[in-house]
Amino acid sequence: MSGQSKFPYPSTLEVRDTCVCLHLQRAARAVARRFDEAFRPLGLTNGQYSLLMSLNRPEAPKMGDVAELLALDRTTLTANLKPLERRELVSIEPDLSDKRSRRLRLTEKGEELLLAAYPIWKKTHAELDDLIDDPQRMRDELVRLS
Amino acid sequence: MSGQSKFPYPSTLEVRDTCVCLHLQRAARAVARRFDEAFRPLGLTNGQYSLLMSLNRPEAPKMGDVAELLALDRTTLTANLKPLERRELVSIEPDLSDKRSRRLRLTEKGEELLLAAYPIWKKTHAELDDLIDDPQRMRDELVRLS
DNA sequence: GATCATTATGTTGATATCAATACAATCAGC
DNA sequence: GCTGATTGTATTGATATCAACATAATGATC
Repeated sequence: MSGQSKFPYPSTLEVRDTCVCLHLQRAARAVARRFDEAFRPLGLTNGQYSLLMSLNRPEAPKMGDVAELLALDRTTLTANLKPLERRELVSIEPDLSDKRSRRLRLTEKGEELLLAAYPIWKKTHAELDDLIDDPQRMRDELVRLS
Repeated sequence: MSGQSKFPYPSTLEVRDTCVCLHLQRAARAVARRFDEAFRPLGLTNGQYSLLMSLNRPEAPKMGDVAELLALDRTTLTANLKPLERRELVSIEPDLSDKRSRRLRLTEKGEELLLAAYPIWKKTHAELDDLIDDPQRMRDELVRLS
C-alpha cells in the first residue's frame, strides 16, 4: 500500500485554494510573461521597464530610493542595473555631497527607449485591466501587501 | 541645463500609479520575503513550500501538471526540483505507461517537512489575510490574471 | 509499419532574487 | 578630533525564472 500520506490531503486543498502567496506568485509570473513578450522586440523585460521608468524623475534618485519604490532588495537592484548599464541605458554617478551614495540617471538612449516602450505598455496594460473587475481596488490591496 | 527628459514625467507617474504588473511584482516580492522568513527555520522558501504541497495528491503528478498548477515554466520546475531532490524531499520516477513522463512523489521526509511547515503557513497566512479587505475577491481576481 | 507532427522533458545561458558578509563614508556623542 | 553606531553599496553563493534549442517517446496518417 503506502498509499496514505502523512500529510492530510484536505489541508493541501486548503493551501491550494486559499494561499494568497501562491495566488500572488502565480499571477505575478503570468503577468510578467505577458509584458516580457510584449516588450521583447525592444529587448526589455517588465522589470527593466519598471526600473527605467522609476529613474525618470526631476532629481536623479539614489539606489536606496529606487529599491524601496520597487520593493526590491538593494543587492538585487545592483544586479539589475548591470545589463542596463552595459547597454548604456543608465549611468551611475557618484553623489558629490555623500560619497557613499550613487545617483542613477537615465541616458538619452534610455529615455528614447522609454518613448518606444510606452505605447506597448499602454496597450498591454489596457488588455490586462479589462480582466479585472475593479482595478483601483485591486491596486489598493496590492499596495497594502507591499 | 539638460534638465528636461525626452520622456514626459506625467506619463512616468501614470505608469507608477496604475501599472498592475508593477504593483503585482512588488507585492509578490514583499509577500514572498515574509513567507521565506517564516519558513527559514525549516530551510524552505515559499516557492518550495508551494511546490512540495502541490505534490501531495492521491496520484503522483507529472511535471507538466505541476508546472501548469503553479503557472510555472516547465524548465523552471526542473530547476526547482533539484535542491528538493538533493535533500531527498522529492523522488522523481519514470512513468511506466509513458516513458516520456516522470512522476513526482513526496518522500516520507518530504511529508514530515510539510507537517512541520503547515502551522507556520497557517499563522503567516492569517496575518496576511488580515491586511486584505476581501481575500476571496482578491484571490478571484488573481486567478483571472493567471 | 514508415513518416511526420505532437508531446514531455532536459540543457544552456542570461537575468532576477535574496541572505550573509564586508567595507567605506557619515553622523552623534563625547 | 575620537569612537562607535548607522547608512549606502558591493560581492558571493544559492536558488528562481524564462527563452531557445535539443531529444526522445507517442500518436496519427498514409
